[in-house]
Amino acid sequence: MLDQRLVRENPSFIAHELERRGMKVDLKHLQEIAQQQRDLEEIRSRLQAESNRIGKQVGQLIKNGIDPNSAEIKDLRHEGNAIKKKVAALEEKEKGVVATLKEQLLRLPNLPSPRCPNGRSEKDNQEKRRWGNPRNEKNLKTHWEIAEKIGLFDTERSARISQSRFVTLINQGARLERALINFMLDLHISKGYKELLPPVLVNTASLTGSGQLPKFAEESFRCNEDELWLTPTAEVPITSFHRDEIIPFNQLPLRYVAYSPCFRREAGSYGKDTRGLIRLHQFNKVELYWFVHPEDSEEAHTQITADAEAVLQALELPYRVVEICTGDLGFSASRTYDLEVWLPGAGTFREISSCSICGDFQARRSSIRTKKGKSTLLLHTLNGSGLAVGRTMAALLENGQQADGSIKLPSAIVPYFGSNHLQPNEVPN
RNA sequence: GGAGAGGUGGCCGAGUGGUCGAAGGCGCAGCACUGGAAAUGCUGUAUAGGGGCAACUCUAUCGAGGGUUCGAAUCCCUCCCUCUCCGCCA
Repeated sequence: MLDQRLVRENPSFIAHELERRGMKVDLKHLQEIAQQQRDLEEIRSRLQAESNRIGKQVGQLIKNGIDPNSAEIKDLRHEGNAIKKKVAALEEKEKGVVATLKEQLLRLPNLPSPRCPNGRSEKDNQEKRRWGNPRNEKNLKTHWEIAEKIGLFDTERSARISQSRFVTLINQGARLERALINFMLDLHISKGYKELLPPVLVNTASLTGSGQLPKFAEESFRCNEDELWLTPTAEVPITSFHRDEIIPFNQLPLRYVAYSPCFRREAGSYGKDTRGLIRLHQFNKVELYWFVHPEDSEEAHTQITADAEAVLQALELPYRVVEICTGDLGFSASRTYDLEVWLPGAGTFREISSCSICGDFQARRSSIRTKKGKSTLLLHTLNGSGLAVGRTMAALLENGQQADGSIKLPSAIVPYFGSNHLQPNEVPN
C-alpha cells in the first residue's frame, strides 16, 4: 500500500511512477478522497473534544454535590446530545470515505525503485549475468519425456485425483522432490536462516497484507465455508508471521526460510506449459524472506539473490540473472531479479526464482514496523524463491540426461537422495 | 461438537459508570551512588492520525463491531479468539 500522505501531497509523483509500470491513473479523485478524509477527521475530532469537555464538566459538577436533575446539568445534557448527533452524522460519512480510500489504495501497486529499469514488457527485461555452461546438443529430451521413461510422475492419473495441472510424483520422483526440499532448507539454514513451516491455509488479512488481495482474488484458491485461502507462496504466511508487530531495531534483519506447497489457479494461462512440472496448480517451493531496516534493503536484495543463486550453483545448473523492468514488475515489488535456469530439452531459460525488494509496501499493508530510539518506522521486506522445487527437478532432468537414458545428478544432492543418478524404470507404473 | 472460564500497555496484574491511556509490579532506558558491578534511589518508558518551529496539544485505541449514557475498560447485544474439562480424531 502506498502512503496516504503521499497521495494527498504528491499525487503527480505517484502517477508519474506508476506510468513507468505502464499504468495510466488519474489520482485527482483519490487525492480528493484522501483530503476529504482528513478534513472530516479534523472536524469530527474537534467536536469530540467538545463533547469530552462536557462529559467531564458534568462529572465534576455532580462530584461537587450539584443535583443531577438541576437545570444546569440538564442544559449540559442537551448540549451533549446535540453534539453527539453531529458526530454521528460525520462519523457515518467518514466511514464511507475511509472505506473507499482504503479500497482504492489497496489496489494500487508498489512504486518501482528508481533503480528499476524502465520498460514496457517482459521483452525489456535486462540480462545481468550468466553462470555455468549450458548444454546445446540437438535431440535432448524435455523433462516430461525423460520423466515418463523413468517413471517419475503421473499427470493423467493426477487429473483423475484432482484436475489437470496437478502431479503425483512416483518412486524416485517423489524421493528426489523430498531430497531437494531438504537440501535447499539445509543449505539456507547453514547460512543463518531461521526455518518456518507455516500453515498453508491463510486468512484474507494475510493475503491482503502481502498484496495478493484484493486485486488478484481470481489467482488464489478459496475455501467455500471459511474465510481461508490456499496460500500461493510462503511469502504470504511469513509476512503475516510478524503482522502488527514492532520489531526492535537490534533484532533486524530477520531472515526466514520456509518450505511450503503453493497453490495457484493460473487463470489466464490456459494452454501454456501444459506438460510437465513447469506450471502446476500445486507445487513445492522453498522461500527466502527478509525483514530489514529500510537503510539495509538494497544490500539485502543483493544477498538474498546470491543465496538463491547458491542453490543453482550447488546443483550445477546453468542460469542467468535477469533484472525485471518496470512494465513486468510484480504488484508488491519495487525491484526484482529473476533467476532463470537453462532447460536444454526445451531450449529455453525458465524462471526458477524471483527475488524482490518490496520496500515498505507490504510492511504498510501488514503494519510491521521497527523501532529505533523513540521513532518507529515501517521496515522493508524482501522475498526470493530458493528455489521452486518442481522446476528444479525439471532442470536436473534436462541438464543431467545422458546418452544411455540415465540421469546424472549433482554430487550435492547425493547425501539427500542416496544416489548420483537416475535409471529408467524397469517396472511399469 | 457439548459444558465452563477468560481476553486490559513489552510482560504480569488491578480496575464493575465520572477528569482512566488506565494503580501496582516486572522488564527496559537514563541519571545518582560505586574503583567497577550488584543492591538501592530518582526519572522516564504504547500506537495511530491531526495541529504547532518547538515546548506542547487535540482525537482515537482496554479482543472486534454495534448499542445505552452528558460520560463506558466498567452496563447490554453480536462476532472473533484463547484456555480447561468431555466427546471425536491424525
